[in-house]
Amino acid sequence: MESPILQGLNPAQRAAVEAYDSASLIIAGAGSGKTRVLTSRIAYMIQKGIKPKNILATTFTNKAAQEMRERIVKMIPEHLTEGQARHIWMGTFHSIFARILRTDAERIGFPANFTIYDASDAKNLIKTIVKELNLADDKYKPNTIASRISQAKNALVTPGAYLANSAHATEDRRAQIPEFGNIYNLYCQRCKHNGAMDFDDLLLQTNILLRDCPDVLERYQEQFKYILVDEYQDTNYAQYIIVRRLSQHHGKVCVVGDDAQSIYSFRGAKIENILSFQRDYPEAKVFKLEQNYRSTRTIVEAANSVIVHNSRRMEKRCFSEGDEGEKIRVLKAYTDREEAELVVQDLRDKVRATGDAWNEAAILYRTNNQSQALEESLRRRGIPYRIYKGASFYDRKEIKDMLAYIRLVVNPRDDEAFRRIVNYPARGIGDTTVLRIAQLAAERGVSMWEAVDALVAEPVSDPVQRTIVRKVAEFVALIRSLSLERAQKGLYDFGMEVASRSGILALFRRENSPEATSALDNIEELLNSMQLFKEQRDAEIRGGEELGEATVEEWLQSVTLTTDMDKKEDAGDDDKVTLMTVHSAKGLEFKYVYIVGMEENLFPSQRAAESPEGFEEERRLFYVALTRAKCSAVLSYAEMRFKWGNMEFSRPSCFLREIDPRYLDGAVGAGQTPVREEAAAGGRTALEELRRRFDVRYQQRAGGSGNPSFGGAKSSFGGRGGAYSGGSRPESGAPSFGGQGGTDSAFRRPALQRPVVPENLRRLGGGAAPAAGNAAASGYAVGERVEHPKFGCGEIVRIETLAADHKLVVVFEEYGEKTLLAKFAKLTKR
DNA sequence: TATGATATCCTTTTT
DNA sequence: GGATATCATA
Repeated sequence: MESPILQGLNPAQRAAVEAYDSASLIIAGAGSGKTRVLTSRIAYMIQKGIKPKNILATTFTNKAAQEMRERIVKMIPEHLTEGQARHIWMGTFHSIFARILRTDAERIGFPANFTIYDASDAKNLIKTIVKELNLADDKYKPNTIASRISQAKNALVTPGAYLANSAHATEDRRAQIPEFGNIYNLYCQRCKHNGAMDFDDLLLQTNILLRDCPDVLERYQEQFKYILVDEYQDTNYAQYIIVRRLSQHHGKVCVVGDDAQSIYSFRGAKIENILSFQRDYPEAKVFKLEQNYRSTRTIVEAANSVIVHNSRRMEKRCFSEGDEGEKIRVLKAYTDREEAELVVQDLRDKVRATGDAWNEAAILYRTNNQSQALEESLRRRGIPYRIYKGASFYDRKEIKDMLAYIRLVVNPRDDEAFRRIVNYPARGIGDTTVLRIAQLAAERGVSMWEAVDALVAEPVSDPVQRTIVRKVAEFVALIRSLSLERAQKGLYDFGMEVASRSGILALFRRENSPEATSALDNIEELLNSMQLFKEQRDAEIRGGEELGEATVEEWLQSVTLTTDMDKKEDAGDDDKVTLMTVHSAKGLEFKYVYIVGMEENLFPSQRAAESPEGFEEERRLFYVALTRAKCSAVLSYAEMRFKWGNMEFSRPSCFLREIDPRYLDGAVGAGQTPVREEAAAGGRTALEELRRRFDVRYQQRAGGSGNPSFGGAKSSFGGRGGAYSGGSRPESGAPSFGGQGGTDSAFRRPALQRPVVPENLRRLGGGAAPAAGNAAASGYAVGERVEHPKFGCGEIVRIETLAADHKLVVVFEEYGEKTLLAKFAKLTKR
């Protein structure tokens, strides 16, 4: 009799499940039932007698792992209990290999209780090193260094290999960071010394472990008889090699992914991994899941019409047999604020008309900062929403402080944690003292904790020193006592002791501000998570699992590797509109999807569009965004948008034009004469035309009073408060455009003149437009040589006109390329 | 040493 | 514009 697991699968899906015993490449188009196939395949394997513990399955997020586990149990309850499902090695690469490293870290020179450094720990350490090496911190920017280190690690280039390769040195010199290799080297030494690994180390060190310890490698090769990798298109080189090593003998690797949805190259993902899987595993069977069960035909076809513009693709043709569905609409707004208004209105109307819940709708954007305008609009209308942002909870200062205490107790060598809390709450241990401790630690070759621990036992004669030592001794005693608590108390009680004995609790209780209240709430939530963690573990133990009590280390690790994204939605409280970046929307689906900010230099982002690969990735990102929609997709863009505090013009995204017009409701930008043409016809400048249109609209909507949607009470254009200085606000109500109107060149080069002093208004009304909103008005010209008091001599290579100023890009002889604002840069012409 | 003022970066996306 | 880092001041 046929397994019920196979029932209801289409032929391609079924074949992919049945082939569980061979290497497989499953190319899964968007909405093609990928998760179902993956879970079915694992369930099928277990049904066929394969032991859960012999299966390694990596997912992109912890949440995906959790959900998959539950689904598998539901599929074959007679074969698999929840407790047994726990034995499947399922999770992100990071969490799985963190777990493996815990058991074998000592083999590669790390303690079993190693700390996991998050991005900000890494950055702080980099800053310390840059400072110690006396390097110019304006060139050695922590972010740049951090991402370079990350790249190296993801490519499995160790510091030794890095320093040995002269090509790297050459490149670093060109990037004006010749010391990078040393920094990288020191950084790794310091991490090791501190008993710490950063995110990338979890993969790099795993590789080192598997490379250097054949017995360990063999053990895991033996263990992981079957390896499944979800979202294979977004794996990096380090992950690729781990999979290769582990599968070396049996070769039973199953990867699932969609090359069209590879969107994480910025963190090292290699689309090549999926593109060349067949070359790497020649015996692999290939399955293509091309039928989309999620979206309407319109959406699937529209998405296809976009993605065909990419050159590097795997052959496949996604189709839907669903309804044709509604056409994709494009909303055009004047400003980002108005865009938010239009989108939120449309969303509200949609939800009301259909009677659907709010959580059927999502608003997606390219960058997190676009959420602000949307949030405002949603709030104003009282629409419930939920916003997904990275790891916001764990980014909170009070949480990081709490964690630092706990980390130091778990691993006293964690210098980053030490630095963070040695004087927090303030206990009179100043920067100088900390510096001295660091020096002492370096001299003795020990960690800062070990240094102070020894120090307080030593006799001190100097009375000034003595007071300092006394203060430090108190800190030592505090951490000591917390260590004791940890040994004696449960997880939650220990957390409570940390909060109270450290003085953090008292600090916030004393203060009666909203911030303090929220800090207390967050700390409470943190403690709750400890309790929850313990209870979950207790339940597993009751379920017959042979596990110890939940430990602080385990909790700590789960906390560092979990983001807000992984949290399960609070039951009953989830009828909310979702706001998130397109990246975070990967793998999700919504009935109604709004994609905002469809503009050049935003989506596609300027940076990415600089290279063909980057540009294609943006297109894939757009593909991901579109294919999230089940029923309808609405795209929007604004003609101007706040950027860096300036209002800038933008043009509709090229991706809008790539959508086959058949699937669009009207042409892009239809229904409105382009501003420039209408301006010319009316004898106005383009800026004036925009203003005129705005006035008309504003009067229609607001009846001439109240706040215009763009600008609001505080003029968007005014920006700084001084915009209206020296005179009363114009009576007309609408914020005014800049005095000096641009010629249409101002539209090609997105820019808006600064507003708005009253005398300029008169000229605006007069219709005789003053010329030159262009680069010439900056008083500089491309090619001109200038001198800067700090940067020395250089040449202007580009001028951009901004609302209020001109942005000059100057290449200095000694300092390289700098972007300066004409108004502020003290340049003299040479 | 704590606070407030001023500089500086930022805007890609996240395990 | 806004968040964060660094600096100046009491």
